[in-house]
Amino acid sequence: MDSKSNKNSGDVSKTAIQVVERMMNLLDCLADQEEASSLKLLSQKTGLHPSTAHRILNDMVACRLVERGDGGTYKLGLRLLELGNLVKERLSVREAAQLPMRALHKLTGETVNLSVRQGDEIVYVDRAYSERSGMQVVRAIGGRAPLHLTSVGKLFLALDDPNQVRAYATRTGLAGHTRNSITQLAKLESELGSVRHVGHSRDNEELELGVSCLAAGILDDTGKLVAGLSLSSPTDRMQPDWLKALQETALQISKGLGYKPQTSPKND
Amino acid sequence: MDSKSNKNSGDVSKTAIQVVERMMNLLDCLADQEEASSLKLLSQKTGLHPSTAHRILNDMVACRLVERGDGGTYKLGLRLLELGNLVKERLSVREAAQLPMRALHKLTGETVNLSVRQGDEIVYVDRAYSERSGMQVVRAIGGRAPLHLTSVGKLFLALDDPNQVRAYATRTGLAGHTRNSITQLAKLESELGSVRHVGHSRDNEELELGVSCLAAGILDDTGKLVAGLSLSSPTDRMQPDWLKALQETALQISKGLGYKPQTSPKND
DNA sequence: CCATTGGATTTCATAATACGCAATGCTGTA
DNA sequence: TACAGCATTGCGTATTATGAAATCCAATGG
Repeated sequence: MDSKSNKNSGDVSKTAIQVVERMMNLLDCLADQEEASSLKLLSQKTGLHPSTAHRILNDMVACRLVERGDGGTYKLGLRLLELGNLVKERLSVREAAQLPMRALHKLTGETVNLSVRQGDEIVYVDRAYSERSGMQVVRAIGGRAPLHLTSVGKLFLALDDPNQVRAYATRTGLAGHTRNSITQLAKLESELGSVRHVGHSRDNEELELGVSCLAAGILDDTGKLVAGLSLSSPTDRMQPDWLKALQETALQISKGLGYKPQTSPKND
Repeated sequence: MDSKSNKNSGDVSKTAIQVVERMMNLLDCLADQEEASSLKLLSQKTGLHPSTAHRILNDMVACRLVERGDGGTYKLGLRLLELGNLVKERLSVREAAQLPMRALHKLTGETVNLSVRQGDEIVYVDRAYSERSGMQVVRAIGGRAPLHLTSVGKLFLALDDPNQVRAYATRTGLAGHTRNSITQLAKLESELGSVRHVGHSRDNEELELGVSCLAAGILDDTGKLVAGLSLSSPTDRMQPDWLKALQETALQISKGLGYKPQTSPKND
């Protein structure tokens, strides 16, 4: 089981073709350095012969994966931005969520919802559920519900600034659906504060009596909240330990959209 | 047919290392296809032996430049999004504008300004000028000026929606600096309409008597207006044919920020 | 102003490398 | 069940990328 030792800092899985691995090592170095790097620095960091590094870099420049800076230096090229934008355009939350949602549904046996914000409402975009789960589906896919009565809606509201929340309250009147609904601004504000604090949200039979929800946010590559993942079930069946699974699933989906954990959340 | 014909749409300049060129051809194919591509399709499009294409793609998957889709298909990978974001973070308008601005200044002999919007004002970010150009510099770098009195300011206002423009007018009162200043909303609105129509803007001694400006927008990779490039000179020295040069310079800078001409402009 | 130095770039013979043929696996279909 | 079509793997070989050394170029200092 002898293997060639990898001297590079950024660990790249073993590739069959050496040049590919070397290219990636060079890209990694360029990605690590904020400033443009000299050939010497790059060849030292990657352990490549200067001549070899130069040739590879030269070709990458021809492909615009890399650009030349001032004085024989190299930096990441614009083609990467173009390709990155393509990737982003083609990414769809629904697609990225598909499998993780099924897995979460399998684990819990309850309905898993994916929803996004649209103005003052959230829209159900996708769902994982069983026909015979013993619970009727509350809203159809494409259906809507007010922000302040849903777990996912609260996630979005929690990132609005106080003025916007107040505006939302006066605009909508905070109409309630059940005796548990939050219909007063003060109560809503404290609820949102708590959501911000714990990082997830709940719906305690506020939209429909007997039905509770638990939600976690889905963030894109810029850390922006783009959707919410919620687990809904009859209140008496709700298990406390589902929270962790829900959060892990949401994180997994976020990663599928290019989210990097260290990024701080924001709502544009 | 002949042996090594390049059938791919995106033609890549000849590189010294074959694998690099082949990698790029594969990436180009993946970029062209909206949907995930099969190995067969890719090997046909690139003219590569399936086995070769497979090996290269496999390595790219290991580097996350490429991802596997359902059923042995390939699509662009998330690493491209990560690298693209890095590129974007590191791009600075000022940097990209440096050389083109100098060139434009050399061509015209007049002062060239780079400015960005900050709330209700534009801020001068950089400048190319000669000491002995015979014209005093109007504003220092870092200096500010109202949107409606400057050519670049008009570019930004022209992309705001009518409500925002009206709000700006009432908020600022549209104070004038010279007898040419636009101080009435109706006049401003028609001016902005004209700006939208022709794609550039002017300042006809509205900020300072005797000084005229001509401005064109600088757009980023998403087509968003991020800055304005303006040419300012004593009114009697202003040459009509400078407009084209200014626009070309602005476009060149935009391209340096990843802008692709087919993208349609937008303001956030 | 020229000499010197350090790095980027180019050249070229050579051996390691990636190649593509052919064989195998896998999956969905008639 | 057999077939068909495609993805995947093993392997000997020729092509390919390699790296030592030579060259070029720019900046520094005498």
